[in-house]
Amino acid sequence: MAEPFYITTPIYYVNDVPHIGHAYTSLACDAFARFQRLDGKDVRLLTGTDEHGQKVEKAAHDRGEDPQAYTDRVSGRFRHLADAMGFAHDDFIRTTEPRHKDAVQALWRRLVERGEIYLGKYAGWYAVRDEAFYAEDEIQDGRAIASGAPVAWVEEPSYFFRLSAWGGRLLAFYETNPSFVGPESRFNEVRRFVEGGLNDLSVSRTTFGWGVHVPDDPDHVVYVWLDALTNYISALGYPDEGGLYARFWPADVHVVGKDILRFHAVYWPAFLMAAGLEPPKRVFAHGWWTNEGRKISKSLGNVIDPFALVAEFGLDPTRYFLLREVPFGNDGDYSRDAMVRRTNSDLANDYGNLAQRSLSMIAKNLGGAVPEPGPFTEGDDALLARAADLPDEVRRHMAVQAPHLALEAIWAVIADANRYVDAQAPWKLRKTDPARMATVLYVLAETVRNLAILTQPFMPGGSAKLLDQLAVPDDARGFDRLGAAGRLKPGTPLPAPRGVFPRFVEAPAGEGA
RNA sequence: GGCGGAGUAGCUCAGUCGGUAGAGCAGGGGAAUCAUAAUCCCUGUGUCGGGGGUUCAAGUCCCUCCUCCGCUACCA
Repeated sequence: MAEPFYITTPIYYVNDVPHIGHAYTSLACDAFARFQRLDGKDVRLLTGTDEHGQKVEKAAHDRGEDPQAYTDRVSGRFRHLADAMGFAHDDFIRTTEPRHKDAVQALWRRLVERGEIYLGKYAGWYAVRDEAFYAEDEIQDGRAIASGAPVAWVEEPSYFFRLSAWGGRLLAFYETNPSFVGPESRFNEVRRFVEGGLNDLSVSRTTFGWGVHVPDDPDHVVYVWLDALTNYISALGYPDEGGLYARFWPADVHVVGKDILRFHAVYWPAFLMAAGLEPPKRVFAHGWWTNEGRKISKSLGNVIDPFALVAEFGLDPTRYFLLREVPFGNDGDYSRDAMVRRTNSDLANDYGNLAQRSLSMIAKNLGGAVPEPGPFTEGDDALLARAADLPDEVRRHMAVQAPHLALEAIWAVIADANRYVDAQAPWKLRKTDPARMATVLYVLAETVRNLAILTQPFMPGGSAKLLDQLAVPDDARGFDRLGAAGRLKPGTPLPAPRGVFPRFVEAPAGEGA
């Protein structure tokens, strides 16, 4: 049976309008998932929406809408994003679904049974607008310094999770799982945070009602993080610990934005260990995008709309750019220049043109069928060997969420292949040594086949078109067909080649704005 | 404030156990003409943030200063 691979995006807060950050997280997960699928794993990719909390309750109320009707409506925006970006998730969890609420309550009961949750009292300065408590030194003149939101002294009964008791065990867990958090620098921050000592965590609220009710105490609603994080196992059928849960838990990796790393790397493993469940294997935190060098903010009005990006540049270029331009884990800058450069230079010139020049020579000179190769020369073998060595290198990078390095490695072979074309000059061989020309073109077609199989997780559209043009059947596109196992059959008729990664040309300026 | 990270070619960055620096892109020159005017080759004398120190030798270790960034608990 295939090895399981479970990967998750965070669940997105349904009140948000989908932006580049959501698209980026999901896109990376989609690429990782596609990669593992092609590599023969039994993959499960989960995404979804977080639909509870005071803000949602208020937003619905302001619109005179029932909260459930409201979330039903707005959670659709995230499904549309998934469709537009071509995300191939296996499940979409919503925290308002019965299966999720059941799981949260089951987990809660288990934590209570184990003495990990107790009833106490939460008191502090609370800002309704921010849905947050503030410390004395964070407020001034009755307002939160950071946000300016008015605060009021609030005391409410609250259930607490004994997080303070888990510091030592978390550190021990980090110690024995040195790859638990990536990138490494983030792991250091997490360790430092835990070493500083942990307080018990308030895990219920009585100030609003839109959430999962605490079992046997319906005045309380389970606080956001205990609710939200549980999605990763509720989607696997928890509390049923057989079935999907048995197969896919613990998750291979939770991919998150850097802003929510702590919840995933500290609270979540603590919750799970406290419940006697296994923590995930790894959490990877990626960075944020800036726009033309400037921080993205709603007030600046410079948000990057993923739908618009795809509409203008196309899905493959958008995916390629986001995964290639910046080391995954770092912050990155989007610029139109860089986007056009990657589209034209990398995709159209290097990759697309390599395929096009190879395939069109086959079409024009060899009757549009896979050439019959003669004996391979050293140069032929060298290029084929480069392609054959690629999968392991790419695997190494993808295993640690480094798609930029994976792509860089692939492009190194693309560059080799272009050099090979120039060195062999098949257009000259056409007159001097047609048999040799056929061999060269065979080596090229075979190299493009390997490249196209490997680029499927990143650019599913163009890669599929390339494989179509090489007449590679749908069931022969997995990584098990890389290298010698899947060699093209000489004589196989090929469809007429067409460019798959077109250059981006700016629309002529002048009219309109 | 505390803790951590970073400051290397115009831009983005690599630089393992210390031996006077590299890649990609951009720029300049040339070749070729199969191809999406794409490709290939050649071309980088940079005070390696400033200062001091250790060493035969430091971008690479130590000290110090400057600048930038991240984390510093219950908003996704």
